[in-house]
Amino acid sequence: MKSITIKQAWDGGEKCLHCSIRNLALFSDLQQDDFNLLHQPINEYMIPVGDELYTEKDKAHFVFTIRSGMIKLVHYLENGNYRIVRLLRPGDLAGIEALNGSRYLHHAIALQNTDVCRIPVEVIEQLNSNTPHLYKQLTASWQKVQSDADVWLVELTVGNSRQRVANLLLYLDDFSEEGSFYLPTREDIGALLGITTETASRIIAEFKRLGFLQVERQMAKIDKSKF
Amino acid sequence: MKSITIKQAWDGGEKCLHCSIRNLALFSDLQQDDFNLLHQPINEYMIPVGDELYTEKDKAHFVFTIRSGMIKLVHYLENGNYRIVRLLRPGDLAGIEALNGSRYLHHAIALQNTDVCRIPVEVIEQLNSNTPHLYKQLTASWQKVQSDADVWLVELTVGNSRQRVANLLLYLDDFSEEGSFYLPTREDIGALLGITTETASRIIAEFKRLGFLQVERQMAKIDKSKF
DNA sequence: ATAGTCAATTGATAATTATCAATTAGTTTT
DNA sequence: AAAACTAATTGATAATTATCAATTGACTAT
Repeated sequence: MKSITIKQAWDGGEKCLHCSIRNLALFSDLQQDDFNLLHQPINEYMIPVGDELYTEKDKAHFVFTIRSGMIKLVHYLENGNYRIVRLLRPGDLAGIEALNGSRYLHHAIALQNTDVCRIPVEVIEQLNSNTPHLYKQLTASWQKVQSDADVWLVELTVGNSRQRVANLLLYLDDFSEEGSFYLPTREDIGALLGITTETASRIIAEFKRLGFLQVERQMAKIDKSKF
Repeated sequence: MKSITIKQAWDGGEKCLHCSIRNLALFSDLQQDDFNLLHQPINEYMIPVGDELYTEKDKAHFVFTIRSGMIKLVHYLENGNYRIVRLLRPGDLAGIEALNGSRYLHHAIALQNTDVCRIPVEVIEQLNSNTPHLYKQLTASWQKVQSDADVWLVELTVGNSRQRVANLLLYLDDFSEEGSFYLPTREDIGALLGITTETASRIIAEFKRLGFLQVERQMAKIDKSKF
């Protein structure tokens, strides 16, 4: 197991203030002064492909913001199979259930090398009781979790396998600006859509044959007009 | 269209204080004094079967607590079909996305006659900025939305139709204390599980034949040991 | 470069589910 | 109670997907 690397140590919020994804994330409304309230470090880490950010039923002490890469939230079934419950991309929050004092609800595993900022729960509680600037973003974050879950349910569980794979590809394509995106393994595609690995593979192969999809290494481009 | 009936007019929070489902709902941590902060009425309504509590894309001004009955959250597809995204039961909050200033994300339709309390968003914002007692319940509510969505995804989209119907029946059975529960129409079961009405009907009929399930009117009992 | 390993693909077949069509049961209206 | 609806059930068949098995391709570590 590769070890999680600290990428950037805490500098007292200076970096948070100028963070490039700040407007996507939790702290976008905070003012200069608010950062002086932070008494615990917010460190930045790199999670290598395949590593766990956290494990289901761990005591949840931290919320994470995703800065780059992709995280899958996984739930293991009794029969050894697994279901991917959601994908998290830059700007999303992981482990938001920590705010509730509960344990983590999923396994969070990096699909790509992923940079995250690790925020202690106490920091959020501290901020929330001392400035009015966090509440709105917090509500917005929860709401995003809800609407993501709904979109997921509606787009990825409706229609036959071919339609679901097509919807997944469009969803993944939305993630990335550069026109190409990380294509999960066929097993993960199966776990995302509730179909078998073989069915996922057949459909992806078919899309490639038809020229709807080009894959190189694990990166994919789609021809949106074909879907 | 039947009209929504006001069941109980606002009495300044007296009723909230002694509400029997208070410990399930949003206001469980509030103190006597906190209720004096409420300057807008929280009324109680009865929504008859089939009526809409709210409509997708309506401006969201109210959050609702479900006191009795059952609500389905529905998303209509382009092809005229629909998908039920979640079921809400007593103690659940409906329309929590109102707190975010957004529009409602679903159609909320009563499956049974349903009693709700209608809480203006301003009341929640008012309380939240004047007492520390609401924040925790609010976070807990959001978290419940998340974990409900996950349970839904894991239990109702995994396995073949028979397993999914069985899981749904177990899920519905959990709802009710009296050992019998409202059984949705076959069409709604289909929309809940992403299967056709006919498949839902075949499986329900089979369960009845096998003695796993008894149905009278729309109320059902199951023999849990058979699943 | 080569062997070894794991992921992806493909084939053949069985099982499941959708679709179309008809019939039966249950409710509501007259 | 009879008529009119609507929901539920069932049948026959086509389409989709899972399952089991084998092969091919891609990548890693010597």
